[in-house]
Amino acid sequence: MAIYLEYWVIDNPTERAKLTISLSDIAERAGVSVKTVSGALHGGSARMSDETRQKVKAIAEELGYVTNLAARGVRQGWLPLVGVVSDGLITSPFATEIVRGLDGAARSAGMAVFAVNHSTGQSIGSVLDEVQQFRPRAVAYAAMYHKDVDLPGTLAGAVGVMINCREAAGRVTSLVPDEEGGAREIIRYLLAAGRRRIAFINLPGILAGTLREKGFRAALEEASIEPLGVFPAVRRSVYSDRAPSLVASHVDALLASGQKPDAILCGNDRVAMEVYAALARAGCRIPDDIAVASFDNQVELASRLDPPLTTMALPHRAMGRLAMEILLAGQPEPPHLRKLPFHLVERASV
Amino acid sequence: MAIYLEYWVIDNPTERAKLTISLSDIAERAGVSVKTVSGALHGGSARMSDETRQKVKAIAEELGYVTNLAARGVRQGWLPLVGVVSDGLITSPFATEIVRGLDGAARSAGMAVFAVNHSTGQSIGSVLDEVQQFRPRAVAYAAMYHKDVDLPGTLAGAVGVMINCREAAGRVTSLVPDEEGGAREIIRYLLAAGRRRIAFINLPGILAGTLREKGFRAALEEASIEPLGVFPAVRRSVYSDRAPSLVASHVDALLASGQKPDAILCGNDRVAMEVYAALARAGCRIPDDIAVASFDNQVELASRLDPPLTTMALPHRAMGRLAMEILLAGQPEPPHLRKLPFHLVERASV
DNA sequence: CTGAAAGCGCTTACAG
DNA sequence: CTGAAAGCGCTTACAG
Repeated sequence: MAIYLEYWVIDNPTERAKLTISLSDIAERAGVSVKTVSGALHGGSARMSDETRQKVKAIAEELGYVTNLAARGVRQGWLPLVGVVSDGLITSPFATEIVRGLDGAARSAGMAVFAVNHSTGQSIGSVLDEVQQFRPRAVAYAAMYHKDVDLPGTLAGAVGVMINCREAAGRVTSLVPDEEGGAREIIRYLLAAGRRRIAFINLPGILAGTLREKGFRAALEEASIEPLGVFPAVRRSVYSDRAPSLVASHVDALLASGQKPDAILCGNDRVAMEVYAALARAGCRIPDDIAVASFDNQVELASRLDPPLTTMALPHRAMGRLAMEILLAGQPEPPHLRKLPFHLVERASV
Repeated sequence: MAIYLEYWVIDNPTERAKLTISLSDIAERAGVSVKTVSGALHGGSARMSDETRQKVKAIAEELGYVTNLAARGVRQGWLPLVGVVSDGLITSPFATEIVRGLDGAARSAGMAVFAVNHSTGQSIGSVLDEVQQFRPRAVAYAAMYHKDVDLPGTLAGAVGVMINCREAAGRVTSLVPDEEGGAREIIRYLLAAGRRRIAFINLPGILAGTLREKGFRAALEEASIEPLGVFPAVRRSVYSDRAPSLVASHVDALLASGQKPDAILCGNDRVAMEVYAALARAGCRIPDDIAVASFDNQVELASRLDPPLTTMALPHRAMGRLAMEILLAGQPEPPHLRKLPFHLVERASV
């Protein structure tokens, strides 16, 4: 990966000069050793006279000294960076939340996050090597949607935590949304609102869908209520955004059936949007005739629907924050699977 | 910013050992000097016998050598990183597109992108210093929405390019969407579709809105057609997501007026969604009775509306890509403002 | 409390 | 074509 290009460079002389100031420049000016300067600026606990420390700090400030982390890094063996490898995560609207969670926790520890996309056709090993060249303090792996990920054996030791996915062999601590619990919670909420005839238009062919269906059935069984059925939102067994939607036809069929639902749970907010449209065409009012609830809390969408949509928010930010805490924690815990709770966002559709 | 925590460390012995292999380990094993190893692995043009080069490469491979960029960085004075400072960009759904553009171009040059959020209450100077500690090869500034940014004088030299914003004093090359041109293009498209009575429900109080209105009026004037009017989507003079929507009332008023529109241009896809709802209530068909078009192309939303929404996509990815090309280009051009074209996404609402 | 020196892992002149 | 040495800017034992 040799670099032979000519690059744009910082072209403000003052700004450039600032970045070439070194500890020895400060030491010379202050009449002390480099070690003393290092201690004064970076060594919080290094003992020295307060006078010396203040003097050194003043000179550093005056010269506009900016720490050179690369130099510190070569000494310590690592840079204060946390690498995030993702399977195209960066394209997802949820990515921002995960990264926000990571970033917030990282920065308070003086770390920066750099994300590297695992582009299709590239082996995960080679992406990881790319990341390791920077000698990051820790590495996380993040998935775009909740799934199982097979980490090659040799790499399991290189990744500190998995976000939004489960490491297949259980060798790496994995943080995932509690799909089953989330489904149970929203069903209990619908039951508490007096709804009894509940249908679920689910996302087929993905792990989240499977787990949510379990929660859906469990919560209804708990209340001794028969589910009105679970219907796939799209025809294809593997969920895809491009698959033709079956939502409208399911809604029409449900309305035409003897058992008209009084609540429809949706696999995500987009499905809910289609349900809204189908119900509007049929002249059904939300929530008076039929309550609608879903998963995702895509704010842009959910808050703008009429009525605003009640939906279970995914714990993306929390996963990011917790991931960073685990990475930066003193004592590594043994690998485990941690399910993080959804968060109910009450609006007006129930 | 001294770090005194204990961190999680890579706990796979093989993986950890890999990262401590240095050029001198390889040199020793190969019976050559460190310089030769460096040349063989990283110096594409360094002349040496093919035999030596192959032998060195084989040994590096065998030992699992991973380049230490921190060490190279301390020697060269910079790390192969590009810093992106943003004003909370990371929260925006468009951020991902900008970062994708940056990342793609960066990685083909062997660079990684690290984004640092400019949190509220933090001076831009201190964020920039935080970034400069990593001695990145270049720094970009990105804004969440199209606006003017005042860069303190001393910092103008530290930032190579502004993305989605204009540096107020014109000292830094700035990349922005061509709002005026985008508005002109969509209006021409509506005119070509035979629409003549066109209203614009615009986003008030933001730069994009002002510029789009100019384009809207210019394109209609060009065709000697009188605009049906420009209406603000929200009441507040400063645009905000929380401001109460005026969209429905504007639509109702337009429909009730003598001059019923045959097309409504919307400030963004969410406004369009509200227009859809208002038109549905009034029994108007899209596009038969009234065509609807907008700006943003929030795919999740636009493609799921019924009918799918025709909308102008913002050049976020292109801005990111071009920004990186400018940063990594050999010859820095003099600072200038570059307007990038929108892209018409034809769906079924016109 | 402070200094002089060694060393982190690279790359870059300088010699042969 | 290859080597030995110096040096990048830090931090960390080792001495005083």
